[in-house]
Amino acid sequence: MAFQSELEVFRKFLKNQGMRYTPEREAIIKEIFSIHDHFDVDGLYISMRRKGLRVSKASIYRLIPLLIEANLIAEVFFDKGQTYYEHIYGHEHHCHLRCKECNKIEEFSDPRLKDLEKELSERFGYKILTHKLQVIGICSKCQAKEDSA
Amino acid sequence: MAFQSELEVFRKFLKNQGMRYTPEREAIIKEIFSIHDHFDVDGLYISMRRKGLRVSKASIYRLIPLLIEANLIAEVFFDKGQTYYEHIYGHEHHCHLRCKECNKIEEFSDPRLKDLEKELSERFGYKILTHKLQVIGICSKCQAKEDSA
DNA sequence: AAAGAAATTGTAACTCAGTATCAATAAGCC
DNA sequence: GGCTTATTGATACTGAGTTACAATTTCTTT
Ligand SMILES: [Zn+2]
Ligand SMILES: [Zn+2]
Ligand SMILES: [Zn+2]
Ligand SMILES: [Zn+2]
Repeated sequence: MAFQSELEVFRKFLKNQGMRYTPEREAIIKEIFSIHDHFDVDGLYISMRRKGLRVSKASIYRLIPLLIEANLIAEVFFDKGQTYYEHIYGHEHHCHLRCKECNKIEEFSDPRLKDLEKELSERFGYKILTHKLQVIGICSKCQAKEDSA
Repeated sequence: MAFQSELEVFRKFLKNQGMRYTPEREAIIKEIFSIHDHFDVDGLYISMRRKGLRVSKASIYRLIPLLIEANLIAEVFFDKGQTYYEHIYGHEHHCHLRCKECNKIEEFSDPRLKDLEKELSERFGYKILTHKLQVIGICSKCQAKEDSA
């Protein structure tokens, strides 16, 4: 099957669920898929307002679980009261290495995690859906800062 | 060096920081280290009240970051507005396999994660502190429920 | 052991992400 | 177009976690 845009995928998802496609949902999704980075609700709302796109925060909060359900985005991590998301549709699954000091993030993927998933599935009888690996460390810049301090 | 109790470790930590050892802190720590499972602030508070141990929630909230700083406990995961913690002092590092439906948790550890940490450290120049791997799936009981539904 | 400086406590007020309510509006189907 | 029903935005609410502050307690110094 040909590659479908996020919007196409989502329209089909909505139809399947007897839900409606609205201009507000379209605006939010377009905004989300124009950001090629991790994002949070507040940042999204602010950048939409700046562009004169007026949707309520409630609509954003209401849309996010649908986009997750439709496998278009996923929660990445929760930090200091903020939940961050990222695109997953059309992206390779990857994990995150985060600097504890400056929150800089590196992405990586590793085939061993798939093997591990398989072994866990056999060992515990779970059907594995996904995994989230967060590696926490200190980036080279922050290490330098610490040494000189 | 001989094994030190959590209390001993924490008393030393407090002294180092110019902080004080109080009966409230002692009561909370004793309660935390009597629970051999993942715990959250609310559950801790309720079980202390049941035993007639009267400390305020604010004191619990104030103590937890100190216990984390002292490497006695760590945040495990955040789910539905609740933050869960577990002991780490004197425990092997492990990861979690969680059922998306019933939240049942299995613990496991895998030496490949240490290798991965080392490789990431070299590749990105980070000093690695720790990792948190959460595998999400459906446990066998919940699979059975889904099939019969 | 008493005094004094400084940290800690509990209470209550507050913050802020996320949710629920509801009347007005709009999408989708005939 | 007209009808049914989902969605919207405004607003009120919830609940975890934080903060301010006066009263209390720890710990050090003598
Ligand atoms: Zn850094
Ligand atoms: Zn990412
Ligand atoms: Zn289950
Ligand atoms: Zn655990």
